[in-house]
Amino acid sequence: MGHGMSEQKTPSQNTVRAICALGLVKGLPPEVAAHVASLARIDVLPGGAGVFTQGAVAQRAYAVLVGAVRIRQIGSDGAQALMRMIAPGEMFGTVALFTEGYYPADAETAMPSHIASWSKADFMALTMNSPQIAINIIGMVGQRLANVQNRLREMATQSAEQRIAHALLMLVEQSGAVQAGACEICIPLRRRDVAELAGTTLYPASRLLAAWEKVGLLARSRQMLVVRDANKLRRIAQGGLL
Amino acid sequence: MGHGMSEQKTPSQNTVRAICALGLVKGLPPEVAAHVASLARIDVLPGGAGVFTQGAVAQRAYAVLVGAVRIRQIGSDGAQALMRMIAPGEMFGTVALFTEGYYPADAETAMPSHIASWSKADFMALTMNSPQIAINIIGMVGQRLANVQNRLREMATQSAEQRIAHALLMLVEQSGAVQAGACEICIPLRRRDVAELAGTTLYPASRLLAAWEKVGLLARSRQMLVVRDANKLRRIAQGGLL
DNA sequence: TGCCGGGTTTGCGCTGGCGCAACCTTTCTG
DNA sequence: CAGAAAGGTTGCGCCAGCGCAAACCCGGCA
Repeated sequence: MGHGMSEQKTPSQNTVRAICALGLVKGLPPEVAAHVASLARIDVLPGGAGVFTQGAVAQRAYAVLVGAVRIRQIGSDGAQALMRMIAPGEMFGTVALFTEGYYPADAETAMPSHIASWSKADFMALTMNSPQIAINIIGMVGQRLANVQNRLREMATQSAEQRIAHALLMLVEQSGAVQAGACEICIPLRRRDVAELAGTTLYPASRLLAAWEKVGLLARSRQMLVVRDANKLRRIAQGGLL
Repeated sequence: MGHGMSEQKTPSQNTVRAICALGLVKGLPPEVAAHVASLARIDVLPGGAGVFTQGAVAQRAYAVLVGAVRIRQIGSDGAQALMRMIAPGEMFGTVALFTEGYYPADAETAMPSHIASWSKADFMALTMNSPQIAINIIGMVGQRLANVQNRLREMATQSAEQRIAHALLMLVEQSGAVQAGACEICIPLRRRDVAELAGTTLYPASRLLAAWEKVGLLARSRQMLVVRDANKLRRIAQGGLL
């Protein structure tokens, strides 16, 4: 958005199908879902493109159809934290429409992506007219709240190693493609991303990931991380250095 | 709840007024608010009483009318974290009704309290029938999400000192009674509570709070903390050890 | 009044994990 | 295909802040 290289389309066949699979329209009759899809704008963005900026007035709600988005928050002191990675089928930037009205974080594509979005007016109207949509939104936000609260607790009580393991497991759950016992995380991750997700810094994260690769617990294949032994990872996440 | 010493009432004059002031019914006509109040059950609980337990099936949504409630999460490894303190006028335990259906934390009164609650059936019906209530819920949950995300970032990037300062400022904002330039936090706080709120342990928290009391930044008056110099506290929260 | 128990303070030692700096590898670009 | 830029690795030193344990304070109760 606001990027010279972006392409804009109205919903096509495939994108309509993707939108109808969103949690947002779960439990709704197909014609309503189709209506929701018809209101969406589709942006085709290259990797590294900004979608919205922290502090900007919230004017649209977004969903990733293809690709991935990084949601990064930056504090008044300049310190950054990666709040979440968004995988296809997930929404982002929606909460700000219902609260104070400013996006609380930056959003940028982590790879070439197709992004659906709705104007604030349309989105609020949908919410007002369909209790089911409202409830779906509450469910989505609630899910994220639970997730963030868990991370908060882990942050306070667990070691960096455990938190990194948890972060990877979360990503697998979020966007894991199983293949021959291993799970590929279909989101491009830099060391720095993993570190910030786990609430640590580049150096410890790099060390640990490298060590895990050496042991065969992890592998890299064209920008993506592959978890070769999820159970072992789970054991690390739970028990520490067992 | 499930406690021998609890007393149960149907809404009285005062409690109805308190319920009508809840964020839940913001922007609704008085008769609807009154209807919401009429559906509520009121529990009068002593301090230290359990309201619900982590992992239990979520059957009611709650609000504090008088008193205070501690929301504490305990991890599979036994480590505890204090997710939030609930002050009068705030709701808790509502999200679980819309997600997987289990309370994600323990709730217990931190002092003698009046607790309003609604059955899941009533609460869902209210949400289905009034888009405004649904939107209010989204707003409340969204607010909390933003709050928790901020804490998460602080946790990752700031020192224990800064986090404790932030925790106190949050509590002041949440339940501060101004009196002659100082703010009393009207929630009983043990050292341990402050520590867990800030994501650290008893020892550092005790040291810091004691030091701040020595300097006159804080004071204690009958179980409550009083912030004598909020600006200085704010400076500590921002800049570190300036 | 003296005892008891939960909460709090504090001296001391220790270590997890952070930060720097230098170097290496891969990807992008002209 | 060469050069640049961005990302990743790693040896080393260091310190914030955690944990223990022992003492202390204070309110409730007999």
